Amino acid sequence: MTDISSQRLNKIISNPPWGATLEIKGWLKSKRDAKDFSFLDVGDGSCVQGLQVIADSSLANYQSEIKKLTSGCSLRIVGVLQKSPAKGQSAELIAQAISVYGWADPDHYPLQKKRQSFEFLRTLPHLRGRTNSMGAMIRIRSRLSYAIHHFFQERGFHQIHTPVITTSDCEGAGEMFTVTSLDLDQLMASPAQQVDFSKDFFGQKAGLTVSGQLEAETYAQAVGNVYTFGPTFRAENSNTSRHLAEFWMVEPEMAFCDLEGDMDLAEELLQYLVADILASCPEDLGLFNSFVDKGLLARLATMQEPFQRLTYSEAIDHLLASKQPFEYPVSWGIDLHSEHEKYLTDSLFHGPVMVSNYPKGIKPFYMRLNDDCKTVAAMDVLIPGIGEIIGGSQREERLDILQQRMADGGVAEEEYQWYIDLRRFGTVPHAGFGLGFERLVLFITGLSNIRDVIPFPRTPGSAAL
RNA sequence: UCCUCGGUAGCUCAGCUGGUAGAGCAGGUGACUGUUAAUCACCCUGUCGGGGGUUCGAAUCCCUCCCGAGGAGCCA
Repeated sequence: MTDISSQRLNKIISNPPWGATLEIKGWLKSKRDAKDFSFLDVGDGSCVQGLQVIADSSLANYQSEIKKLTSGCSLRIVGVLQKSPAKGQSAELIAQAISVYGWADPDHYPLQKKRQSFEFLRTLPHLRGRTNSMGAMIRIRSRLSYAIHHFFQERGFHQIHTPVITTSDCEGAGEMFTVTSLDLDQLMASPAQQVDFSKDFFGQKAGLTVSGQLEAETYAQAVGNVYTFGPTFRAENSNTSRHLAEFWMVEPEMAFCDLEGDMDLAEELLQYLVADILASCPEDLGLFNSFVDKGLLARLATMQEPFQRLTYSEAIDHLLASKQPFEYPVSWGIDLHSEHEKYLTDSLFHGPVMVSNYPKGIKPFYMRLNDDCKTVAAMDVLIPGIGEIIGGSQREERLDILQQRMADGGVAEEEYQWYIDLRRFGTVPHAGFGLGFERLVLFITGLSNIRDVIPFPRTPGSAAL
């Protein structure tokens, strides 16, 4: 057992060490038996492709074990890598020894070697990662996560670990999950009508974060450019293919930055990430382009063009001029609905669209009031098939105007004293945005349900594992 | 939460206007083949989502609940 290197399949397949004796470890994807030998398709999760292993009857355990192997069995194989004489693969491993780590009883193992629906795989969150498509998804997801950190780090952004448990609500972001250590059984049994959170673990009401933005702003005004990338929670009863109760969000925040700079960063980030995945995961993307969404690569290519930029008012004009029979009538002041966003991205511009300067009435208090006093310096990035993937704004840095906006919106100043302090002491113009990580993975894989781009999706009524 | 469509074998589905179920794949056995979601033959598989109702009789009709999908709202 000397002179053997255990290697992962992606290395072997991309740069085959012809004639070398190799050790591989993985799971059997499928097996085809011939009279005196078997073809084993073995995968180890490192790439889409498996390696074909030739196991012939001279192996000591051929009759006792090899012939009984079924999909899902885990194996260690030592063999010699050769060029394959048949079509379908360039390399194959001529097995010298095969040992079985674990069997997978075919009467009960739910994964089959044929294609299975994403809907069915969703019922097997502990096993679906072994499929080609989920493996490709997770490799792309992992690489995107890495690329996001790389993008920000090489531009001098500092990562801020904003709290998962928080006592401040990011207004307008959605319903919070309450975090408590109170005994709920006892609470329900007591006659008290009101929960006394001063008796709770933190001495006040706390919840899971709906956004790290407000906390990130504090450090943007300390160390310059920052970003957060962490789990985010929304207790909304949303049952759609684009919403999760627990998702990951990327939120950069930049000091001395205005809305233009914010939009520039958003565009640069998305283009960088698409280019990175095209370069680093071509086989995984190829799988999705072939089996999930034939137009995927073409659509990703549209991301390399400059994004269409228009103001909310211009968007409204386009929608009014479209003569489309919208279910929600269009007029200045409405929030854009899905059908409006789809028209802009899919029908009018056929690519990503950035809409800026929304009416102040439909946006939260912290967005910077424009000189027209009617709009705020907000921006959304809309992309084909998904809709809103980024929402951001320049923040209101002027103390008096911020206080006025809070009063208008019925936001209690006492609860945001620290946020107001940032405007009282050395305030600076600053801006940022939130990028929905799973929506990005949806867009880049071409998958259609957000539950298939996160390993363990949490949605209303569902939190398996 | 609302609207629409679904839930039948391990999976994907068929089963028209009521007469208690079937095909492909998977699995098993055998044959055959440098095979590629291999091929051929044979075999096995079901509380027809749960509960209630109508009927002589319900997978099929009605009510209700649960679950899933698509769309909407909310947003990332």
